[in-house]
Amino acid sequence: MSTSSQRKARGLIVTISAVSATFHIETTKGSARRGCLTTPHGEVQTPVFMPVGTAASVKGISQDILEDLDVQILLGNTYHLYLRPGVDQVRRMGGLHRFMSWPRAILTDSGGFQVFSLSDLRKVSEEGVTFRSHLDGSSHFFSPESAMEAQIGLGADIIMAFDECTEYPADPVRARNSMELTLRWAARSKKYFEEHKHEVPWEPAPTRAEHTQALFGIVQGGMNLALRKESAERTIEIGFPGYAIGGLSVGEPRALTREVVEATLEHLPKDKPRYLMGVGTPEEIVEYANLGVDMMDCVLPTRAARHGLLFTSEGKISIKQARYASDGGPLDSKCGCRTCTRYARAYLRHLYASNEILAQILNTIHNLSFYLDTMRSVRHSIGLDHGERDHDGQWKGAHFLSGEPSQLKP
RNA sequence: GCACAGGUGGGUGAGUGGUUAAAGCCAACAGACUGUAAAUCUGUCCCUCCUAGCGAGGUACGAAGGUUCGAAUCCUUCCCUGUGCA
Repeated sequence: MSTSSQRKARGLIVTISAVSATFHIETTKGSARRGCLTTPHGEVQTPVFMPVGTAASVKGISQDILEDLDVQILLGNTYHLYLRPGVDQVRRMGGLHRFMSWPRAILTDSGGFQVFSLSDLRKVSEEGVTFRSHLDGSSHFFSPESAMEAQIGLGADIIMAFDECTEYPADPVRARNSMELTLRWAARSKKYFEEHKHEVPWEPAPTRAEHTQALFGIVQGGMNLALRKESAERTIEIGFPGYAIGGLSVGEPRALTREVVEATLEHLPKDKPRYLMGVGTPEEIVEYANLGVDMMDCVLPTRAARHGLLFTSEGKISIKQARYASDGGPLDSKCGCRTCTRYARAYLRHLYASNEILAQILNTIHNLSFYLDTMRSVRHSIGLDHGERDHDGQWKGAHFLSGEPSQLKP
């Protein structure tokens, strides 16, 4: 592992001081950045795709395979883990990492997305959100403070401010009110976090002892660019070690998503990690990385896999289609994942059609592998990936392996 | 041979005189999925035609006849299946 000074010696930027996650930007290319986020549970090379493991599990795939796929950071969900198995339960088990046997980094979402996705089951007030549990109908109150308490208890490396994910469409008044609420909640989130951030259920590894949990702020503002700018500026004023763009992928046209992302990125600090929440397709994650997004997460690869939709170097494939019934070729001939190297399309279709659990497993392995490969290619196009420099910090291999970002596989 | 019980669209299975081309489920086929209430959801699913519509014809509830304005539904005969008794 190279040292911080060696990174600087390459003429590239910046170490964010902090008692939280540390973020180095190693190279830039256009707007895209190659960075390294150091957390109490290891480094995260950015731009990064983060698989979603809502209930302490990335559906359809086990942690050992995720490690083999070189997943660096997983998402978990506060709302779902709070309901089941319960934050205290996880804390008693030593925190989320130990509980789910995941040694690498974890980011938890605060439950803000559930304010949107479970809109029929909740009531929002200034103080917080009352959810009616989708599991048993019981009532649960979430506030910025309780969401922080829960996330500290779970012990994720990066935790998210409690926000209101604004629905689409939202008129300007509604979008502003929602944004203002999120800003007030952001300040409350930070205040509580600063007072309690040392109450995590784990001890950081000695080598990373200077790192603690990090709290990221979330920019809202609907699809209104002026509100996005204001939200960004005022969130930055509150001050976080990283910033997320939330409130997208909520049903708006994709062109609009891009417009909002691009406009919002302009107002986010260049030296802090920028996290675009809930995005996207393989094409989109490449596009947004090239715009300067450092972190993304999305349920699409895992959910689509379970529904028979597979992303390949030649585009999307619906493996359930009859045309694959006697297709003896690999799912994606350019993919080296264990699904593609071992099984034929005909077999994958059969597994899907027969409702075999293995279909979900193999499909999930492929889709995640494809996303991670895609992101790796992006990182290569900006600068070398981790593990590719010698002990003395010299780059191994060629520089800028993959050419222009636009030539990346989708 | 006798006695019961049955034969409905690819499968199962509702329907016992009138919006029934025939419920539901399954299968099949197609589509959707973007900080996960998702191993989910939606659509199509007898044939032909078009101005593509809660459109027009045709065919269909074991077979053939019959009753009726009208039959998957009632009657007759026949064929077949299951169970029991001989």
